[in-house]
Amino acid sequence: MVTAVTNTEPRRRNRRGEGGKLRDEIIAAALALLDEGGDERAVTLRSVARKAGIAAPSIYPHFADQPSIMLAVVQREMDALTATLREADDNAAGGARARLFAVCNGYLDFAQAHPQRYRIMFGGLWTPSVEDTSITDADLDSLGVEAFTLLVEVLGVCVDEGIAHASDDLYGDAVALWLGLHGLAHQRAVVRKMPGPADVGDRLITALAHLK
Amino acid sequence: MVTAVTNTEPRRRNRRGEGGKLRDEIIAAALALLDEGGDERAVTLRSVARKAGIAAPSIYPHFADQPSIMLAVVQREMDALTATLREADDNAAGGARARLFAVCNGYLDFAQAHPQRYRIMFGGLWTPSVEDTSITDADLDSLGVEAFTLLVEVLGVCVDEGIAHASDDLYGDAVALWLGLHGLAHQRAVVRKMPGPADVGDRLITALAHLK
DNA sequence: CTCTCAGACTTACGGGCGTTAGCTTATGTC
DNA sequence: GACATAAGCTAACGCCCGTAAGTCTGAGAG
Repeated sequence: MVTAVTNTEPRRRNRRGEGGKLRDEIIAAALALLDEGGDERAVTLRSVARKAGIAAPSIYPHFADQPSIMLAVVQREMDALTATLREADDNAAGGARARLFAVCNGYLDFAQAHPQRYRIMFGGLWTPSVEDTSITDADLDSLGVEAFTLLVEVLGVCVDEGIAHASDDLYGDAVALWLGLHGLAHQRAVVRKMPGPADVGDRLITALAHLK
Repeated sequence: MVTAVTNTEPRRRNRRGEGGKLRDEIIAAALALLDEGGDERAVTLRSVARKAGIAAPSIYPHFADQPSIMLAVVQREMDALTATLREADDNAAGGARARLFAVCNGYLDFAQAHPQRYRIMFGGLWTPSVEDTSITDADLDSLGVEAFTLLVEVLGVCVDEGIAHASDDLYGDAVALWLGLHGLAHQRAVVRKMPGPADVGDRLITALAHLK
């Protein structure tokens, strides 16, 4: 793994009112570091600055500390995940069952395509030790709600159309379904090669959505 | 969180053939650091040495590098988990269904009781970046097999007794069941407060084991 | 053309880390 | 009691980290 930067040009300074642009570049740099295959520890304040082609202290006007960068990355990726799932949902043809599988498989594919991102989104090291940082509990609680809401909705459609067995607690069923997806997604994002049959994803979905 | 060591006595040196004792003390120190609530990063070579009351280089005769300590900790905890599950299984009265719930709930309880341990056992940061360390793939592959085998066995008994719907792939079903358990266990080990209904665990078990 | 200040940069401090090389000391043997 | 050696220590190297203090500079207003 080469960490060389090779910035030929020293990076043009932003225009006067566009200082905020750097914020996005910092997030992009952190994402790039993650995708390069290292673990979360590779994303330090200094390494991000190197990747972005700026000096380390130049980050401070935009982020209070390193966990804040992580939070911003996660927020951006959560939005990206939500968008991906919505698109998968919209493109699904063939009724509620197809929609459910499209959304769930979209989730699993996301985790497999971007394991490092998935790891920091759900279960990153920065979450538990948030004390004495600038991150609030509200920041964390609001993290995946949009994507989860979509799952609840699609599962609800399955119940309404009689494809899935009804239950007195749709929300709870959706939580259980997500937990199953998360178990598989996380495991795929952590180990090199996941043991078990290839259709484990479909089995999880079928069983946890109570499909008929 | 105070990291002070306050070693009043400078620790008595081990007897002549008992140098190996220190190995266990090192593992115990690493475990203690984990349980103190910090994340995995708190377990450094030097911090472990401090906790064990020895000098940092004294670790080298026992472990090649820091990941090796982690591996030893995980191996010990995997054995502890297996023992816990076996005990839960043995103490379960009331047939196959009770045995299955005892084992599964034992698993979930373990994760909730020792979140930091669970995190490094399944999905610790040290696993993906194992290159250029002294850890082999075989070390990692052999990690949870005993506990998983127990799960397969108990699930098989459920099928044999007609409590669970039969399938052509018992192993695959057990993988799916474990993935569901893992999703819940991991989430509980990562976030402070898990949303969703209290009986989510039972729902997962019932659905994924295909209980009648 | 000049001046201002947003948007950066340079330098530096203190601290933790992993690891190497060489030294000390207690323990059990003879 | 002397001595060999296992068990563990001290000192030191180089690296990377987060962060504070002060400095430069170029875009745009007048």
